[in-house]
Amino acid sequence: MKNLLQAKKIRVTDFRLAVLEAFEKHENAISIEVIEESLKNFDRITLYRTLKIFKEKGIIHEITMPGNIKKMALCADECSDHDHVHDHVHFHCNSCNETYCLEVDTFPSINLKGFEINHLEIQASGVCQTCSA
Amino acid sequence: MKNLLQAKKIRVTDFRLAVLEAFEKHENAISIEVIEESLKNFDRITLYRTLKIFKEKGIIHEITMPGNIKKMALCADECSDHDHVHDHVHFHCNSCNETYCLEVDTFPSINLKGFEINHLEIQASGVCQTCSA
DNA sequence: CTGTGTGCAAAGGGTTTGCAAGTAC
DNA sequence: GTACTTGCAAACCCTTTGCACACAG
Repeated sequence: MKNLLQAKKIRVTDFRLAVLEAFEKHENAISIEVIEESLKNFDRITLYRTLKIFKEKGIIHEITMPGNIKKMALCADECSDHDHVHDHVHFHCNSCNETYCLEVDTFPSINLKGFEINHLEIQASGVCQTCSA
Repeated sequence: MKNLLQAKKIRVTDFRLAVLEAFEKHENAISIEVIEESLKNFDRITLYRTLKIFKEKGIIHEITMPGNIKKMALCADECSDHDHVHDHVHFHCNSCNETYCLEVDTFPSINLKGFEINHLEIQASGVCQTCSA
């Protein structure tokens, strides 16, 4: 985890390590509330600032699902500053409220005549693997 | 416009007609600020309530693009209460900040093993037809 | 006339800003 | 030592709620 911060050229602090730990503890995307639960004696303002920096540095990415549901997840390695690359689908389960980042073999391509697509994001919702089993 | 409100079984008022007019004046999705500009002597609270009702009645739908950009657009005819059907792509132009609702001939389908997809939303961003010309 | 919509005031919640003290490097 | 980070307080903005009056049907 230290390496990740150093690679992104930001200082290594206890607080940042704790936030990173929260992300690595969970396999799926998590909400701010979940992060807060895993921190003890945290300061909410510092948390906001930390998350902002993480987003800017390409450490995490934010997912906004319909209904104003906000989650965050660790970026894949390819993400660099302000250049998030996500060839995956965001899936929100309406039953357990988990949000998954799913890798897709064949990422669908869309052709919009005259429109130059730089970024494509797919958000799906329904019932997840675990809940439908 | 009156018909639309009557069809959705909500009362016809000057305020609601004025809000509807704002939507019909613009071809693309619009933000709250744009609606406010087209209203004179408006009350922001009433506007929020009106938009909330419009959303619930399937008159408009809200689009949240990455970066917390919120826009709204008129629904297609198929939309009914709480059952929005949108076989279109939302495209945000980073140059002019317009958000388009684009109909697509072949809406891509995704198969996520074990995941039951009820709702699919595609958000693209880049440079629009007008700006790239 | 009855129930719904409107406008004002106030409250609520999440997020950002300013600044002094603390800490990484 | 210097520049960045943290923590606290306060401010800020968007949005919601409560209530009295106005209005559509």
